[in-house]
Amino acid sequence: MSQRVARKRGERVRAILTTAAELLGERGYEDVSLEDVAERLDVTKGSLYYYFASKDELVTAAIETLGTDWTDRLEALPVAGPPAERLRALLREHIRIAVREYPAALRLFLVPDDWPAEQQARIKALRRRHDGVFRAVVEEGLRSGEFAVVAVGPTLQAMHAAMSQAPVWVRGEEQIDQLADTLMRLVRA
Amino acid sequence: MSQRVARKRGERVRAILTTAAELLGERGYEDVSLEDVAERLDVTKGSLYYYFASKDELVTAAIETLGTDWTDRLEALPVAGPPAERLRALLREHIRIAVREYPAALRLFLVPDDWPAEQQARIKALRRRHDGVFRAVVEEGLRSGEFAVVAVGPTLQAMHAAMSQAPVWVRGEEQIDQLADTLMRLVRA
Amino acid sequence: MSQRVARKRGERVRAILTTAAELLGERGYEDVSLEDVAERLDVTKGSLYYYFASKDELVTAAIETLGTDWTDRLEALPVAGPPAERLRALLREHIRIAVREYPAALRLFLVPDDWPAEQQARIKALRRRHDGVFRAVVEEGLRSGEFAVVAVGPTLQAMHAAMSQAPVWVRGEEQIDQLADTLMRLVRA
Amino acid sequence: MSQRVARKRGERVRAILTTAAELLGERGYEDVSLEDVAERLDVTKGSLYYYFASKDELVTAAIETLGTDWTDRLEALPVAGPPAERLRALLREHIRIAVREYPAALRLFLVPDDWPAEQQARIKALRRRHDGVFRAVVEEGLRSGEFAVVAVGPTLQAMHAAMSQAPVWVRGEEQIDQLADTLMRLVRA
DNA sequence: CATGAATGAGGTTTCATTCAT
DNA sequence: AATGAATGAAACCTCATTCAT
Repeated sequence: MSQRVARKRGERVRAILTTAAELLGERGYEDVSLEDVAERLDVTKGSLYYYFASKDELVTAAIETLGTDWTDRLEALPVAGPPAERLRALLREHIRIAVREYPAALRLFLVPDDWPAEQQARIKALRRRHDGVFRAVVEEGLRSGEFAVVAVGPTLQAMHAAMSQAPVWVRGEEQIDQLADTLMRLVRA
Repeated sequence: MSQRVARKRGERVRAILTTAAELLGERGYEDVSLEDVAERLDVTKGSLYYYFASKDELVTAAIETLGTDWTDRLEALPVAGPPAERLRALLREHIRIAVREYPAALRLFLVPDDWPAEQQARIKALRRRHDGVFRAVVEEGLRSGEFAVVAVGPTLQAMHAAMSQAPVWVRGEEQIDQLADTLMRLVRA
Repeated sequence: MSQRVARKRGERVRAILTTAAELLGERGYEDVSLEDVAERLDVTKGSLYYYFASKDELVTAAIETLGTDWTDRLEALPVAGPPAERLRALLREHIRIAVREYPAALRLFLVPDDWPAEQQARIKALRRRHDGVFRAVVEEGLRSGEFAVVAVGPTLQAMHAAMSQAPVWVRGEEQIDQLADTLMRLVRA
Repeated sequence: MSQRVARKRGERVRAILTTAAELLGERGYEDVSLEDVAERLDVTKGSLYYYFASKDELVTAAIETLGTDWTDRLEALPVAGPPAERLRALLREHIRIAVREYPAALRLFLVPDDWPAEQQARIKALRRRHDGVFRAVVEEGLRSGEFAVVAVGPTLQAMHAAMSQAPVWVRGEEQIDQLADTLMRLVRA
């Protein structure tokens, strides 16, 4: 395949994934049909199968796109300053993304046990990377004595759960701040 | 309708709701069909329509049953002792129920926006009562100065989110304790 | 389920199987869609799924119907007289059924290896019974010294293959007789 | 078209046909998609349409290739010796090819009635030539008095049917011999 | 009250075919 | 000559819902 064609294909795939990620983030797995994705892209269902072998594969790739994009934005935040400040910034940005762009994203990471192993693995890897961003800051704070936790794992899980479910009730900037500050208590020394 | 008949009907309805609540708590909305419910009850699908006008209505009522049952069990815990002790007991019991009995319950409370208004309202009311159990203890602790929070609302939301999503990763008693202790930090003075 | 209802259901199932068997006998597995079956029955596809869990299951049951019907007719032939006479009668009847009623039946018994085990087993059982009718007569002739064969298995296989494929070229009564007489040579002493 | 170009084209066509014939012989018409053929050739589906106007046309041509190849191999057998010996050799070779190389070939010759007339004709012609190889030996045996049959046509049809369906049940060299010997009975004087 | 039957809309998937490049 | 892309029809299957009995 020529370079030009490969690039074209990459663009096409990216367009599909972006669209699918949007829809999935808005409505969740069960409420998005391939017809929906195809329609928003103005192509037919059949075309999607030219790029992806099944709905699950498309969805997995889209979740990866969504998750990677999300993590990228978190990693793009400034890395200077004390851990507390950086963690609060991460929390706020995460909540903002969840509330504004991916209200249904939570469900996507609750992968059913009966998914193909490969796809479960991919999503778990994604979660791990995403997690890593927070974990790094938390551990830094722990080392410097600025933070204290019961255990790192449950702390991060609690943070993520709270942030991901935020779209259900958070309205407005003020609540975002309150939630972020509330979660900061989980690590305060 | 005679009293006897009304009672009979009530029993029947209760049986349906209990069964539906079980299944919904196990698998979530999309993975439970009316056929599943009917089969576990040893009844036909058609019969369910005698008691409920639609799947959504049945599901709403079942969620109510599940939620009420859940709240009842929390309210049955001892009410004596300092707020911290009582709150920790509530957290542990809540997590235990989530992990052991209703692993898919979380999704049930993420009601899609396009549900009929009446049913959204019912589920919200349910959540409010459920919330109340925790809120009461938290507010008591705040009054006595034993607790401190950023804001009560976000604190409770964060707790619930973390507990509800626990089935995804919690394994074993130790992790339950760790999560409960972690969440206690949200209110510690 | 009441007796009356059970009988009704049985009739319905029988109607479906008969229709499916007809179509399968005419056109073979790949060229019969559930839509075809449904249409000839004047019902919707969905209804078929009320009685059968999948196309394979319906097809297997239909093949069983077809095969059983076929075998029944062979077994209904007179059992008196010398083996040679009876075998020739069997051959002629078999060819007649194949040519007139089930031109595509051959393919149905060429079950792909990737069929569910249960269904493969059912069809094999069917073939065994069908085979048994011929085998009995052949073995009787062998015992009486009227027949002689190289080996019973290949002899029966050859007979069946030739008869089943007859629809492709047999036209008219005369060819039926010729084929039957030709196949008689396989056992003549 | 220059000679060189024509030769190139011929080679390409031959490669396609050989590959298609292989696949068809292995799996049959319905279980071979153009994608399969293209993939095994390391070419795209679109290219096939440059050489063939439709799947049916490609398949017909491939069947011709397969049939011709098959017949060629039969014709390559020694032509000396008594007809009985030669016929047995033909039978054994035919069965061997069917069992080892073209297990699904039988179905290919059961051409559906709704195929375009031209293609039906081509396949029939093919069968006639294939048939001719056996017919010649049988007729020679008849003339010499070594063989006797009820009628030549049905005899040949029965032989072919039995041999073609052999892949379904024949396992091992011994069964090949038994089937060949069994079929020899069809012509024995 | 409850059942068995039937429906119909919608979902995922496959694949022969077309076509601009 | 060949490719990558796209299409659209048709296949199998699921399930909430309706209804006569």
